[in-house]
Amino acid sequence: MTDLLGKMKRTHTCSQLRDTDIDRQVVLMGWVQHRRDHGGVVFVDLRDKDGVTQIVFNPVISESVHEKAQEIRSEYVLGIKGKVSARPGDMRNSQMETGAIEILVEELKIFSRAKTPAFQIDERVETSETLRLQYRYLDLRRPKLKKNILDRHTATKAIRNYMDNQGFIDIETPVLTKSTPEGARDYLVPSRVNQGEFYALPQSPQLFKQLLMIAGFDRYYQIVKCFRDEDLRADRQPEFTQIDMELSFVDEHEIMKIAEGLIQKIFKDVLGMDLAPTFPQITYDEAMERFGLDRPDLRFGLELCNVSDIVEDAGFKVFANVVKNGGLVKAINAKGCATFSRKQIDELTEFVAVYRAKGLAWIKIKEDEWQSPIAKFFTDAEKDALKQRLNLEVGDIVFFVADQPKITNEALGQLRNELGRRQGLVSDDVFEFTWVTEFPMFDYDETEKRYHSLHHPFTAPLEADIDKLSTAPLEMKSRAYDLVLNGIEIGGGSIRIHDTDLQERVLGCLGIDETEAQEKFGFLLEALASGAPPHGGLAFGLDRLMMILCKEDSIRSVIAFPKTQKATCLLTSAPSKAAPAQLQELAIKVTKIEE
RNA sequence: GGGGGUGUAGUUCAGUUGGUUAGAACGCUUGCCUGUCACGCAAGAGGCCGCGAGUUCGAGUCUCGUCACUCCCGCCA
Repeated sequence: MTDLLGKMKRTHTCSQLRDTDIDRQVVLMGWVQHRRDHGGVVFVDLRDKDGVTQIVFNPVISESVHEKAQEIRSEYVLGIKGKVSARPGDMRNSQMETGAIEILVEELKIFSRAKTPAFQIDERVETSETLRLQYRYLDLRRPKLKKNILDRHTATKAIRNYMDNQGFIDIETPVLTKSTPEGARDYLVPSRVNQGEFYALPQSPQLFKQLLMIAGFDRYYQIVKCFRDEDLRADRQPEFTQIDMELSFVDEHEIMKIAEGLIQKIFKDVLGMDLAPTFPQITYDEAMERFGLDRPDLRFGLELCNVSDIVEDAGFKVFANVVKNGGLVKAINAKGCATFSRKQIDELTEFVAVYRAKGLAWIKIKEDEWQSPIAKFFTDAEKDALKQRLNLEVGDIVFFVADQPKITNEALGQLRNELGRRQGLVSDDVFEFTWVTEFPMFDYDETEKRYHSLHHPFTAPLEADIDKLSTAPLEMKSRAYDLVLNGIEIGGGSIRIHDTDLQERVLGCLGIDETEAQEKFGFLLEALASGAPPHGGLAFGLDRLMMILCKEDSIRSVIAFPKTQKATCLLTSAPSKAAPAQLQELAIKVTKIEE
């Protein structure tokens, strides 16, 4: 063990050496990227986390080392000692950081041999995600994934520096904790010491960070794992990381200011990019009106337009009836897209059907007529009104969705994004932020016949709306805010309720009575009654943020060891069955076992 | 829970109308090569066509089921 490294001590990484280092005696260590054996001379590209350096085995330098180099293969781990040498004039490689030099190897130590890897460690060779997840440690050797992980480190470092400079204290909160109400499905952990009882893994440290405010810690932050046992998506993993913060004695504007500073710092450090000093804000209502979604992509226009008032008496009964039944008819003018083929329109119709829109009406504005299955139903006055409202010009195609407001907005908002993608209006290199503010306090669940918090039950309502709590809860707006980047929600937060009475009234509105409230989070109510400062906070999804920064389509590409869509780990084969003895200790009986 | 996509050498893929011996490239092995840089040249090995049924004289190809991965809806800060 004493001579494991063959008396070698690494002097440089594989990215450091330049022509200013010529004649220097160096020791490098790393993996074999490529071996090029020319019989007389052997070239090896030696790779480590930082880069690649060409090393040369020449019998003129050492016959025995050259002989030993014959057995080198891809992904072997080597240590070499040698002299930095200039490459002959036209042999410089301008594609490589270290392309001006090479190392003439005098000593070679093969630390490890390697099996032929399951896939080539080379970005130009595509590999299925299944295999890449199974051999994640190999995938992590590839440049893009490696860079994503390094960028993520740059980001978390920037976060810690920034938060520290702003006076935030990093405090850890429990992972084995109590189920939080109202949110997603919890991951449960059985307690051996208290048989039949379970911890829940936190969906967020929400209650603890509020308790920390009550404890007086002013400004708290944490980069923290959170857990939700729900179905996965490209941007959803069962465990994910939040940049979590909470502040006392502030309003939402101060919180947003601090959050903007944090995002600016991350973009500066990771991408070297200066963002605008402040981000625009839009209310929830305006976002829904203009974009149909509470997370508008502001990289392009194509805004939605409400035409309900124009079509409510139209001969087209589908539209008229929807309006009469409290629905909404909205339209998008796709400028210059009258060239869309029947097939393209059919595809878009199928696209909106996914969001439960029953149809997609359209009108092509031609030189001499409106080409459309529905144009004949409109009077000249209605056509004029549509033309005015939608700014219709020759060459345009306009799409309509008529349905209940939720469906119309969702379907047309998604269609807007789809049109943006199809027309090439969205670029990875553009970052358009917006705050969305004044979310509704509640929405109404038709199946459960009860109100739900849009954010969470600890969110404060707008001062002016508190009176509506007993009369018109659905009209109440909250002091919640989301930060949206390129149509993706990257974070959200709110001013919290710091008054026990108000908190109890809000819980009452949600159908949580005093007994249930006491049982589930009596400790919070008790704490609120023990001197709670005005406070609020915010949490960013670090994975989503990094996904956008790294221009990836999935958060799996910015997580070192992600899970599959069925929440399994292909590398470790988690989850797996528990041994009978373990189950017995936990007093757990598995009733459904699939062989 | 539901809908779509994919599954063929180690890897990425091709495989015609169902037809007898399943191909290519890269990788791998061996040999040659002193200036390559995804080196080159030559030879070679390598297949449960995801799995299971069915139709058929005959299935990589058609049908049904199933599994895995993936995208989305539902669900979900």
